[in-house]
Amino acid sequence: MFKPLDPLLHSQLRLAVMSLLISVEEAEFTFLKEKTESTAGNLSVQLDKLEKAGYLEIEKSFRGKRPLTTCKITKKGIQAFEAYVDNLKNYIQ
Amino acid sequence: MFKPLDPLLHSQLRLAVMSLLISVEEAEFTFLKEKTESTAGNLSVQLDKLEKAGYLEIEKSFRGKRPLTTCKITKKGIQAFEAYVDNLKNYIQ
DNA sequence: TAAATTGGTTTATATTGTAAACCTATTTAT
DNA sequence: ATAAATAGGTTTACAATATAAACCAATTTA
Repeated sequence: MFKPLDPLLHSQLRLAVMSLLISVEEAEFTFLKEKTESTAGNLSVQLDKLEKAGYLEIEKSFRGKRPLTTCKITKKGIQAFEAYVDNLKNYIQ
Repeated sequence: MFKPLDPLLHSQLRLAVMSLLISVEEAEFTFLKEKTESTAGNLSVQLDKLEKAGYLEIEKSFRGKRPLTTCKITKKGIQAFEAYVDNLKNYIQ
């Protein structure tokens, strides 16, 4: 009936990040920050967790002279997101 | 875009409880415990929070000689649940 | 050359979730 | 009659989590 909800995804900010990345495939740190209206610190921590879980890949580079952090959802991340949504439906329907 | 998710509802156990109460209107502690597969301690704490938020009413009585705790969702609880689900849809669609 | 801005990370703290321990009473077994 | 198990919870201690504040290094602007 109520299957457990992946704790990594059952978090407002991380879920928003995954939701964005599902649709855009790849996004910059600043883009995610704006869209989610989060603080940089909070976002940084949550991105780390998602990366450590293998739900996304984080690439650090430079754009001109500025650091640039780019995030991309992984196959595992997509699957986890879909499973989470499926399970969640049992709670909200 | 991503509206904040009511933290009181964005919790696996509390959401499961509300989900159950939405459909059955009224339920006993032990019923909720079984359906959610939670421990009594955890359930007790979470019910308290939902009651303090005015999302449900808790009535304590006796069935025969045994204590009986009955929970009923309130109008406010229903509204909060519906708002939560609406907001959540922005994250998972 | 000082101050502000960009693009973040680290860390300290407050909040939360959860299980373990506990409590009171009742029922069952010996 | 008494001990042990069960019912129906509550309280509390601890671990995990989320978040903002503080920080850092470099760049740009005044």
